[in-house]
Amino acid sequence: LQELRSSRLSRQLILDAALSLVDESGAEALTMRRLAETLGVAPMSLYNHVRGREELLDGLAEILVGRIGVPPSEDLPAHELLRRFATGIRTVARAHPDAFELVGMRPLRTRAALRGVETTLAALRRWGLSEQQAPAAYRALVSYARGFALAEIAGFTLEERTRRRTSHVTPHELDPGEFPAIAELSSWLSPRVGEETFFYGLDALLAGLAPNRRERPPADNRAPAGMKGG
Amino acid sequence: LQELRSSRLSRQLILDAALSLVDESGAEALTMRRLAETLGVAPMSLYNHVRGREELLDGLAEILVGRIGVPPSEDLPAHELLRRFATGIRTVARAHPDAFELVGMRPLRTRAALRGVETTLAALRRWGLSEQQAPAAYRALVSYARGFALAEIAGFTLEERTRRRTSHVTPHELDPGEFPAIAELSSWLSPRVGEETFFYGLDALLAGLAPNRRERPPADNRAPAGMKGG
DNA sequence: ACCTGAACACCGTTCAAGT
DNA sequence: ACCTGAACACCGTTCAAGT
Repeated sequence: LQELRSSRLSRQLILDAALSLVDESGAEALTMRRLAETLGVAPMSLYNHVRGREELLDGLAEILVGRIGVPPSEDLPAHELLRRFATGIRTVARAHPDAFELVGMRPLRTRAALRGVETTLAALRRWGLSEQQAPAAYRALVSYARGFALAEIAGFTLEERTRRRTSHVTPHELDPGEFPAIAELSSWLSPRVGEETFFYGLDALLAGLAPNRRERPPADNRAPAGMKGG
Repeated sequence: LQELRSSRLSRQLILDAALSLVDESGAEALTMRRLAETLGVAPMSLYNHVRGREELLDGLAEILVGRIGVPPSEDLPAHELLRRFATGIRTVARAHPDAFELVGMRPLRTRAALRGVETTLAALRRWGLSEQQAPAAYRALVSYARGFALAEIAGFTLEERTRRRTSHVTPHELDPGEFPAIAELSSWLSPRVGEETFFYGLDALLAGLAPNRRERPPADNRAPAGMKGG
């Protein structure tokens, strides 16, 4: 929370400060006014570099996808690249949980973001998926990784609230005896178990998406179509 | 936006009004003050039935999970019940996109919510998963379904913004020639393609989670563990 | 027990003025 | 081009007062 106005204001400076602010003080601290204060600047100065709060949040999302980083080399085995891609999403989410919760679902059309998409799509094609399957598989991987990460984060904050007795989540509180599986379900929040759980689902998804599985209809019939059987 | 104060205020009345308000006017319209106005009541009256805005949002989440509904009969084939469970999540999300975006990730400990969890876990056990696998598979299904639904919703609102030229999402705008796969990736937002894409991933996930797949280590070695190979 | 008006400490953003 | 103070139209919530 120190004034770190290194000289002049810039979009990049503002976004970095925004991420730090959220990391240190939580999502509800990210206010144009408090952010300006953090930078030692009048609130209105921010508007010279950022259109408004919405664009600020989009910028924050940009920073987060930048932090994911493209897997180091494109000549990794496709399966491994895909696994790292999904894992990278969850890793940033755990590094910046409040920021990820705030903007993790915003779709971006930055050149950088799109380059990442292209890399992953290429890996899916290289893996053996058809032109129609690859985008659907991409959506599946991203949906799973972000959904898992967000659920973890929400779980953390729920644990927080119940730990502090701040929880008035619902009219009825949890009766631990009544629902035996609940202990199992919340133990996943420990970093160790959470990681295992993440990879359990991720590897299941990858296995199910893998080309040339014998139950799958031939790859190039039509657009991605559902399969009925188990 | 009519005053529908049928007589007395109640928590249920408030929550219903909140959902209607969000459905009709978007998430940013859900304000204690505007909600009170909708109900023909002073803002402070709400606080007699709801602890504050946070609890109001939790209540909204409750309503949404209530709308998912437990699959009709427990003696459906397990695979089918699981498929309907995940599909139900996306269906409410599409019915109440703004509300779902607002509260769709809140973990609930309502008795009703927990009953739903138990039903799904039971189906996973019935399907053949071990006591350790079932909760991990549950997390995977929920992660995928919610992640997919939220991405769809965010995609809608991005399309909206770009259509209206309101989009200052990023510094660089999209060059359609530069990233050939982008057309493919946004076509999934049409309801038809979106549905196919959803089931493509869901069925892959279910196939990967299915018990007794031959590449899977025996079910009851240890806690859910990742598998390495493709 | 439920409802309320006034007030407090905040918001994001517009606008006109400064440099 | 960049920064700013004052002002506007909002927020959620506390508190004391009403019934």
